[in-house]
Amino acid sequence: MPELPEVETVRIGLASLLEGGTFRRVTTRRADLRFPFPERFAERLAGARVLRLERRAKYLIAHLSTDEALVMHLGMTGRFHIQAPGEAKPHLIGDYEYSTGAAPKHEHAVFEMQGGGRITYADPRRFGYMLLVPEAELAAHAMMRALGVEPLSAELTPAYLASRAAGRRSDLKAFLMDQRIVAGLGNIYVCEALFRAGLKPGRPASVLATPTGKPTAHATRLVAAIKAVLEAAIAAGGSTLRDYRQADGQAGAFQETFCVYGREGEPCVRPGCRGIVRRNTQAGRSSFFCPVCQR
DNA sequence: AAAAGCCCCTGGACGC
DNA sequence: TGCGTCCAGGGGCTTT
Repeated sequence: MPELPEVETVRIGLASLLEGGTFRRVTTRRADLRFPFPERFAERLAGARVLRLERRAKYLIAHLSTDEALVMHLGMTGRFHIQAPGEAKPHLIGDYEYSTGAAPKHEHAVFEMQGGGRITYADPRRFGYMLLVPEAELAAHAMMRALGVEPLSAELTPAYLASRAAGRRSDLKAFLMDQRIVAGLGNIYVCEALFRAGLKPGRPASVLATPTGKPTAHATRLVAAIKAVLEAAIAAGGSTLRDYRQADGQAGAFQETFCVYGREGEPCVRPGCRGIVRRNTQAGRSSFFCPVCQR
C-alpha cells in the first residue's frame, strides 16, 4: 500500500481508536516481521496509553504514556483492520473491506484496547516492522535520524532540492526515491510528480541546480508537483492497487487519476499530447513516463 | 560519501 | 488444472 498518502490515510483511520486509548492486551502470532518484534513487546504495551499518533515519512509513531514510542512501518503489504467498540465486524483502514468469513491470513499482531476496540495488523510479505523506542532516543534512532524533509512541510523548497541535488551523479528518479532527501515518496508518487513537472525520470538530479547551487525552474516546478500530487492523493484517501483490491471495498480512489503509473502503452493524458506512456527500469524499479511531455 | 546490487517474502497475472 | 516466470506502494545491508 503505502507511500506517504496511504500512510497518512491509515494514520487518520487509526487515530480515532488509538489516540487517548489504552492497550488492554497485545498478541503477536509470530516472532518476527521484517525484524523480530521487540523484547517483551506485549508486556511493554499493556496498560500504555496512546498520547498521539504521528506520521513521519512512511512511519507511524504512537507516542505512549510509558515514555516509549511504538514505531510502525507497513512495508509493501502491511494493513490495519480496526473494529470500534460498537461495530459488528472489523474494517480495513484506507484500503478494502474485511474479507468475508475465513480467518484473515497473515494476521500477525492484535491490539485490544480498553473499552473493547480492536486493531489487527496483517502483512503477507512481512516487509513491515514494529519497534519500541524510548522517546528520548527517537530522534537519534537509526530509522529516523537520516530522514529528509517532509514533502508537505515548508522545509521542502526549490532551494532545498537544489542544495541536495547539486553535484549529484544520480538521476531524478533515484534522487526522489531516496528517503534521506525527501521522506515519504515512493515509486508511484515519484513517477506522478515527475510527470506533472515535465521531467524525465532519467534526467540527472543536477538539473535542479545551477552551477552555483541555486534552484532552477525545474526545481520550482518539481516542488509544486510533489506537493500537489501528495495533497490530491491524501484528499482522495490514498491509492489502492490491483492485488489488494476487493470487489466490495471502500478503496482509496487516487489510483483512478494516475497519469503515468501503471499505464505503459496507453496514451498520455495531457490534452493534445500524442505521446504513449513508456516504462523502463531504474535501480530495479519501474519508471513510467510520457516521452513527449517529459524531457 | 554516494551509488549499485542483493535480499527479505508472498501472491497474483500470464504463458504454456 | 498445474507448473514456471515475472512483477509488485518497502528499505536495510553489503559491496564498490
